[in-house]
Amino acid sequence: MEKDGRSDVPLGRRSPMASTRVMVADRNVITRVGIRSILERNPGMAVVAEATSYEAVIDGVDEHGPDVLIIDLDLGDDTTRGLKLCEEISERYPATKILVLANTLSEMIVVEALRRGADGYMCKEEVKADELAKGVKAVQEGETVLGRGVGSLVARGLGSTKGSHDHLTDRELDVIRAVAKGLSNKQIAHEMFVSESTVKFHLQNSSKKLNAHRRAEIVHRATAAGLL
Amino acid sequence: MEKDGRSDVPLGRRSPMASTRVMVADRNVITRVGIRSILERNPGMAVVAEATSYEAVIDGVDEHGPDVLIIDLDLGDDTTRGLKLCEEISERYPATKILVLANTLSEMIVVEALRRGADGYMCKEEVKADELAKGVKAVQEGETVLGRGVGSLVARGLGSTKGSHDHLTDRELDVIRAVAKGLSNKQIAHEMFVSESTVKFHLQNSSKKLNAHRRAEIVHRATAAGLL
DNA sequence: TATCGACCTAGCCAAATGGCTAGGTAGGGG
DNA sequence: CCCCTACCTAGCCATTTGGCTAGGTCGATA
Repeated sequence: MEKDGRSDVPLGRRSPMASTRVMVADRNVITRVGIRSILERNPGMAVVAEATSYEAVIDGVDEHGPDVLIIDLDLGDDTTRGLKLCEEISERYPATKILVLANTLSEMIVVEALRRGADGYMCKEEVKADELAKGVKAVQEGETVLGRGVGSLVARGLGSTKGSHDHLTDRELDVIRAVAKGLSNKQIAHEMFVSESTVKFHLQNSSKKLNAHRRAEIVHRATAAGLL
Repeated sequence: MEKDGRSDVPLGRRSPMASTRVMVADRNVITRVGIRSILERNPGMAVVAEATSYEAVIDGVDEHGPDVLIIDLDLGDDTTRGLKLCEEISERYPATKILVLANTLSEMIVVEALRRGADGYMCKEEVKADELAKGVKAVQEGETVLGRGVGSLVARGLGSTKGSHDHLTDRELDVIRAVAKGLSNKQIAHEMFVSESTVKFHLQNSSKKLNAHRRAEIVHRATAAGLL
């Protein structure tokens, strides 16, 4: 069951003439069922597809052409793929609006998602039942929806121009992960087959990108941003 | 709506003769609705109460006397309160079984919850729909249920006796939070009105309890354990 | 009363870190 | 071809840290 990442629940044509056809992408069953129940309290709104993996999202959108895709960017172990997915969907299927429904609120992720074609961003923890349905309808109608707390976050984010393009490179992430494990620069250098200087170099760059000044803060911010 | 932390959805006596009366405590609407939908696919199983705050859990259990309480320990900004709640419920209402449904998998939290009277522990991300219902039924019948991945975690945890009683004190958590913000010991000392020595003292203790050797690792582990 | 846990303080020293400047290579895109 | 990015390396120096030993108070609990 769910071996290919597609949902086992038979659906699709349950409400073929629904005015708002929604697809839900989230690897958490409870969340998927919850969203479905909440949305289907509204007449004319129906969940026509589900997905639990990055691959399945594309397939589902392609097959069902939903009006709105509700997606948790964290569908695997690499949030970056979720961002890329936003870009791809919004380009290839402009008719499908994207509403990101995240677990955590990270300024970086929010602005990145919005830049890459997301039409809305809400936080699971904060959203209330009616807000979710309203949000879906709003993005369908072309509005950009920012859930509770998200708006202020973006406002702060737009102030600092440099806060936006702080993409950590692969190498930097490697180093940060090692730091999180409690390794010293020397140990990291050994583990990565580079010199200690290089490790310090990557950390210095990471510091600037994350606007942190201590390795503990780097780890904290990277974690909060869902990069770890 | 929900201003006192109690759910706005009228329920309670909807299925008075249900053989499994469940209460759900989670501050996430989507999750609450999802659990309800999943469980109520099973005849004889009904969600008779919901709660979104620590206070409301006690009230709800007292008022409805559910057979099973499904609870996310993180109902506020202090997971420790969730643990205390487990203890209190299991002592004062032994007829109500407790099934913890956590977001994250932390060895420390799992063993603590189990020690304090929880009858089961599952992880939202991992659980499948049928497993949830089965788990509820199992704990109701007196079994101890450990969801996917949880079992192995506990097994590892039982090996190291010292790993169990590593409760971080309030002060230690304060210091760790400050460290996560990137402050130096000196700055933390100033902020907390204590000497730098004291800060180092708390960090040394935290290190031992979390089995970490670097402040970055302390932050990481504390975060992973949901203590931050 | 004795004992314990949480809290606070001091000092020592080797090691690690942060912040900097100043270089190098290889690959991709304009 | 040049420029830009990611990557790699070196050295310097003040500061911070990790790890230790050795004290102290206070309140709760046995």
